[in-house]
Amino acid sequence: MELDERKLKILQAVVRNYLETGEPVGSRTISKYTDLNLSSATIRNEMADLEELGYILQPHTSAGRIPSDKGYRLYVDHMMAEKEKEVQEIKEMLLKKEEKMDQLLKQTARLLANDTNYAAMVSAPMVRGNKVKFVQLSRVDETQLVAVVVAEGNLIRNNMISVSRPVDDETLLKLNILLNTSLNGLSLSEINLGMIANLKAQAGAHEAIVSEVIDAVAATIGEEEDLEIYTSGAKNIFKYPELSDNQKASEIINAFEEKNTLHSLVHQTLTNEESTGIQVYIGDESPVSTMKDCSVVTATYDLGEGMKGTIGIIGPKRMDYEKVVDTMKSIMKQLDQVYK
Amino acid sequence: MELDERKLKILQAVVRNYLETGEPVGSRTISKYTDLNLSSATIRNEMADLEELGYILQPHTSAGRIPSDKGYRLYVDHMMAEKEKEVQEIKEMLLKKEEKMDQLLKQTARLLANDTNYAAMVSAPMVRGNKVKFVQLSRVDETQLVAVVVAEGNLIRNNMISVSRPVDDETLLKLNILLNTSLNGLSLSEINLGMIANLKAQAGAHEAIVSEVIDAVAATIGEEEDLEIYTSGAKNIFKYPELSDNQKASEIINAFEEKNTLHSLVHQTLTNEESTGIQVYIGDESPVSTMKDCSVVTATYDLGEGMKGTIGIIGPKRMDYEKVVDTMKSIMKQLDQVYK
DNA sequence: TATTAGCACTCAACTCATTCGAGTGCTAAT
DNA sequence: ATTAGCACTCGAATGAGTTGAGTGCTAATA
Repeated sequence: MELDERKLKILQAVVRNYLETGEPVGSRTISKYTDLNLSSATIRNEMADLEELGYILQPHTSAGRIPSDKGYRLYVDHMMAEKEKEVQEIKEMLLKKEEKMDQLLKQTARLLANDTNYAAMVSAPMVRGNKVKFVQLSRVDETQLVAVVVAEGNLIRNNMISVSRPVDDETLLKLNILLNTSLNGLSLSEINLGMIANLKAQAGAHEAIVSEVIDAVAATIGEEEDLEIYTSGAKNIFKYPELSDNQKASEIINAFEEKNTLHSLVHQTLTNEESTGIQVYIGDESPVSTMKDCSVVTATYDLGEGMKGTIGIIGPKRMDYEKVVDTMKSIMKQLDQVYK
Repeated sequence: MELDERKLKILQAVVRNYLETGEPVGSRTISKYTDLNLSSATIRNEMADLEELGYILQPHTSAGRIPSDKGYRLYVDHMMAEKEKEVQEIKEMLLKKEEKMDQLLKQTARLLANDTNYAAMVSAPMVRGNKVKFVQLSRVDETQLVAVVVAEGNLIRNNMISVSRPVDDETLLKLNILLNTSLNGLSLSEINLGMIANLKAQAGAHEAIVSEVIDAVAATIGEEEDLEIYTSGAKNIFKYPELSDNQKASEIINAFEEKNTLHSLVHQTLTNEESTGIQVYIGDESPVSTMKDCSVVTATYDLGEGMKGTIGIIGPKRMDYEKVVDTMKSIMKQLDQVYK
């Protein structure tokens, strides 16, 4: 048995209807809802087939049908109409270019959540591959230095360095020159242990203090990315009864608060990137088990200069996929342009 | 009618019992629970009095009694036993002094939440009154400068400054000297508009570029504190049925995600500080209406050098106040010592 | 042969009455 | 002043009955 045109239409109707109402949908409804002009009986026969094929299922014997994960998948892959939708507010919002990156991302998350009525997340861009533009070491007082590193994309990192013995002006100057000439133009990931050893050698091993400082600078530069993630609209999950029983809500909320789960999502998305850049995980397909009752839509944005990040929407399986994908596309377009 | 010794004991028993079970507590229970050796009938009479006095109330005619806000208040103020409790893990945790402040605070929040089974928040310390130790302006490339400001407590702020025309070395040097001599030792809040105007005058008004740079530095220094708040254990509210219906849970979760509400809490706490430093808000007493069905316990920690922050616990009214206050005291002690 | 009308059947959800029991207030006895 | 005892209240749990949306199957129809 194969999926003919009519079965597809019926499946589509089931999905659409279920997305709207959240209730299992019966044969009579479909019979009226579609333009097929078939009686409910015929629809029933077709639906029995669709169930056998695994595209829809019955929550209990005398209920209507709801789409299975497989059914959603088919819908998402082949049956979503392309809609041109205005997301005016987003443009207005993003185009006024919040000066602070974190503000911008937070704002973006809030926007995504408000616009879709699902929970949203936005990861800060990862800067792997970013190149060092500027390094400076300055003395704050007798025993403390501050190291400032500026990378492409105007990413600034700094660190206080405590030294056991004061560093004199001349040494400081030498160090600055050394650091700048050696590190400039290198990407953060290129600065590895060998590099550091090399630097130390150049600085002269007899100066223990220099070694100490270089270690600190290396730590500053190589500092483990802690991948900030901004979330918004967690409360939206309460709008969908199928997610808001205590057990499930608790899990999802927790995932949103302790961000680890979301980290996996981000990594998954970044490594997994497809042509369109938008990925849809339905139920069990999701890379994180906490989300097995949800659908997750993620996408990658690209600020240029190797700075890539992820935005995502988490909602019920009966998510309005078209709207979400639309919104995400629109936001990505805006984000991509922010720093052009 | 006054509260005699016996009424107090009964009230205490009601509160204790309700804290444990979350169920309205009846006269018979009390009669057995306490060492008063009174029959349930007597207890009933006393409870009727207590109800009239407003310390307890009945959810419905034939149910037991639960403490009113007023009852909780009396309990918290006068009847909590001082317990010496070990919070060993906390010591171990905090004493190993996470190098990064934000890691430490996040960890603290997580600890509070885990230890108490309520939702926890920790605000980053506010630095009002903190003094500038060091200011430096460096050139990154032709059109971009980076301003670095270090304040007491080794709080570092920095900002990129784009200039329309390149700044030459000499000007940069002059600016650095000017900035350091004028700003050093001032508290961040002392650097106001007048101060800035003064600086500009000294820099010489004919140099438009200088003015531009000073504005940017001022912005860096005076940068609006955005008061980072770390939260943990939001999921814990699902453990208490009286908070986990959709409506309430949604509100609380939202307050935890969009941090504004918590900001009010922090400000309230910092201005309102009492002798003990620990404040308990029960139900409607809470400064934020979102928390009207909860109890909120807050406290102030002090890292010295004018750096103060807030920790807080949000849970149901039937919160184990003794444990919470204990835990908070312990954590505060640890926090206070971290930077001594 | 594909479609449909019709019918018996299923089952969650709702209603309604009943029971149960924890709790109360009151009164009379101690 | 305390208590035993009793009638009373009322939410919660139970269970029977009803409803209605939905199904599968079969026989009639186009």
